[in-house]
Amino acid sequence: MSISSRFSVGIHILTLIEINKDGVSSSEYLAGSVNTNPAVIRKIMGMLKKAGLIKVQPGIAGAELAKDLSDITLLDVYKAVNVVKDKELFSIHENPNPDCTVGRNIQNTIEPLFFSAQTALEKVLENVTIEDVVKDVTEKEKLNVKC
Amino acid sequence: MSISSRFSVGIHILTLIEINKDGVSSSEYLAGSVNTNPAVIRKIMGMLKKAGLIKVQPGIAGAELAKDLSDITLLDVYKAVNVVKDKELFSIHENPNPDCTVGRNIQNTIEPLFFSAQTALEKVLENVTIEDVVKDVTEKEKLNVKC
DNA sequence: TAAACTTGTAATCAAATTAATTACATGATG
DNA sequence: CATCATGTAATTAATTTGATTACAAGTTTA
Repeated sequence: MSISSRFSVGIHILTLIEINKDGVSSSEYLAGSVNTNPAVIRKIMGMLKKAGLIKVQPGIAGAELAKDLSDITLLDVYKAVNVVKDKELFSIHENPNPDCTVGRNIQNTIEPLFFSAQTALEKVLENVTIEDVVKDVTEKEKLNVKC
Repeated sequence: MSISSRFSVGIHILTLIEINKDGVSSSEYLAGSVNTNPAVIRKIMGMLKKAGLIKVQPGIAGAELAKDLSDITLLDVYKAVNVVKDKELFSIHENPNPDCTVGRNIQNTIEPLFFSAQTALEKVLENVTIEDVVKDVTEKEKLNVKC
């Protein structure tokens, strides 16, 4: 299993909207960079819009960031694209046998453990912003040009 | 998406083997507590065995822990049951457009970020042992009995 | 030794999820 | 009105999961 690439595509979209801020970031344009179908991009754009991260309007070409670069964290994107339900990064087997000590209690024991692992992951995502990503991408770009 | 319940079932199995250490933990017995098919348990037992966490022998009923309770971490189980490939908790979209600044660099920018989030999660799992789980389960059991 | 029981493992199946694709309603604009 | 955009639904193939059945091979015991 793997967390859907909608997440990385979401990051890609926001990053490109910023880097292309003087141009028009239509779904077709973004799809060209991500290398996928424009409808896939529009679907994700809809999620980002719903989460208040971008501004898009039906009929009008192009998306813009709805917040400051440094106010959008990877956690915002992660939650926006809905790759993982709240508290459910890990799934726990259902209906363990209630007639067994372990079966009776295992879910309640495991749940908070899984939750704190999930939270640790989310904290890391919360500490990275799209601004960081944009900077790193442009940084790497400079290095590439030298080669 | 969600991380396979093989993980929580693996924890359940190890915990029950310990709590039932005076009895025989056959795949059928374990399956009865987890509430699933014995073949599912045997498959997971095979993974736990391969990872050196339990001892099982063909033809001989019952599994035993192969290490001390306090030497088995949840991370050991997590890796044993193979729910997530190394470095691949998050998937990154493939073949972004190399003719675009973002497309060219996004993968290399994102990968270490995802990796550190994944590592943070694993660190939490590494700090919890089966001993902790066993203690918590028995603790909760005592509380239940009072009701 | 034969019967009974176990683990190990492969094959099959339905259900769920993903990303890609097609299609089309609706909005905006020259 | 023609053109192009977004929004969204439906369909598809591929992948993964957990359940199930089946059976080979090892062990025990009557």
